[in-house]
Amino acid sequence: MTDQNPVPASDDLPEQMRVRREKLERLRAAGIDPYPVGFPRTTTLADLRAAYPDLEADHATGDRAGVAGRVVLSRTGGKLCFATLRDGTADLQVMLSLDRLGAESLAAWKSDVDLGDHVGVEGEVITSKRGELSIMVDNWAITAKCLRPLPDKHKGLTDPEARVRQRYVDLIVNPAAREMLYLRSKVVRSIRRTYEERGFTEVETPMMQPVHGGANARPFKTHINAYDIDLFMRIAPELYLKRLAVGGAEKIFEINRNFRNEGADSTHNPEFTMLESYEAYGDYDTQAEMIRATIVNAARDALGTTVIRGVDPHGVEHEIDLAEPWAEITVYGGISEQLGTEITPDTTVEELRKLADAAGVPYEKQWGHGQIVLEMVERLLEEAAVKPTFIRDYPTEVSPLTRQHRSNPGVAEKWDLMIFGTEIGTGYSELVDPVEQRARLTAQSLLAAGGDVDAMQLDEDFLRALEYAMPPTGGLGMGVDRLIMLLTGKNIRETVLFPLVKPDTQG
RNA sequence: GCGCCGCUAGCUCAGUUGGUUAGAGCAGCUGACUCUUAAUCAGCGGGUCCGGGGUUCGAGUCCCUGGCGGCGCACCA
Repeated sequence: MTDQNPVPASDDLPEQMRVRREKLERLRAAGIDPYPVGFPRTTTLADLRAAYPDLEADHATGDRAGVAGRVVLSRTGGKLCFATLRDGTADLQVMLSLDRLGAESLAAWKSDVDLGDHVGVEGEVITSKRGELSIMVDNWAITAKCLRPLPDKHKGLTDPEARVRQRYVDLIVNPAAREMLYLRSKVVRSIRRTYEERGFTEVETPMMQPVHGGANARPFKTHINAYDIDLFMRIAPELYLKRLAVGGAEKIFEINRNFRNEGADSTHNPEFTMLESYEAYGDYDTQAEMIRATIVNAARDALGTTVIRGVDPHGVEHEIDLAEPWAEITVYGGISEQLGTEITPDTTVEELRKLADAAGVPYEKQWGHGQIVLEMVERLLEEAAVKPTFIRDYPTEVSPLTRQHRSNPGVAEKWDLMIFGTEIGTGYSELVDPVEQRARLTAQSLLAAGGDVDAMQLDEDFLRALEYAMPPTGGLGMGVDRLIMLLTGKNIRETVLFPLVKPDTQG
């Protein structure tokens, strides 16, 4: 359950919260600050553990240390108490004995310190008789009193709703949640390293845009009071990054949030983190190599291995090695093979419908050639792409920002990268012909006028920029959340620290 | 958006065909214990059974309705 309401009158508090508040008042009345300004910490718990890797049992080092952390386990005895502290780096046992502390201090520990409190202790580094590295405490202080009880010390929080709504509690008690926080950081750092080593420059472009574009998706709308106009939260950074490419920024990348006003489920959060990059004089082949390097490096940097496990859309588990060569198939070649009948960009809609019917691929009456082919890709090729697979050369009519293929009319130089049957990223040889680009975007906005809410708006300033000439360019986009899901096998609500949840309306 | 399932103590969960005073473990409180590490032992407290309405002599349980969540489908390249 969650509790977003102000704390009710103390009479109405659950017993355990009431008891903790009473302890707080008792401390204050005794002149003890339950939230002091600090504590003289001499080492983190991980550093201390690393400094004493192999002590024998029942050993006193004579070394002194000051550590601080949250009490996550407590075992009190008559004259000897044990507690486990957790800081941002590790857990460590502390011991409090009558001999060292005296009756008053030991009694205060037992009566004042609760599970969840932050405490600082100073004492000698020892091992217990059972060999556990510990601090034998000579002085201690509460550094921050915890007013709410912790979840079950073994099972923690298991309710996925509670874990997301109260991520701070999840992070306190669930090691996997903490690991995910650091793993995500490692992945993002690794991506930056890969790009920076190749001479790319990181840029930031607008997330609030007067005209949204660069993808087919429903935007969030917002409003700026100063100008009294509506703005859109970006669905993609593409059109701004291309303005930079026009301006002469040859190798650029951006890692930032996109916002799409669509469903939220185990693979979609309304805001998600996207990598996009553009490289002058690159094309979709150089971009394929770039995304491969990015993903392989991320796996090595974050996991220490390129071997990952995951489940395909049918729930079958697979183990793959990302370091092996990645597959490449073409849209028309792959579909033709699956259908047993050759199709090309010239295949008529009537023929495609017959083939789709035969293969059990659903389509809608108003769909043209490109959309039916896209559906065939999804049904026939994507789910089967368990090992990393580039699906290449998409129908031009459904790739409005992509350059026509250099030798194969009717298709565009675009790939989608599939792993475990899920799309991880996409890459293009970018369309830089301003006349062609205007014609395609105009066609899109006509669709918009016809009621296609996902169709792009016409971004006149973007088209003007292209008219200044953008060099031949390759670009790619990759969902960072998707990559982390791929590497960890977790769903998006675990890889994102605070996925969007509906407000809790209880009370 | 549609369907199925769930919501009981701070946490994790039981709760029979509708039937006395809704239970357990952890956590809490009181006491015992100088080597525990899922510590142990004795005792004691703790409930808006998600909200609202209904059926019934009687509802945690059945019906209607609302909220939130999970899963599946659809949407979403």
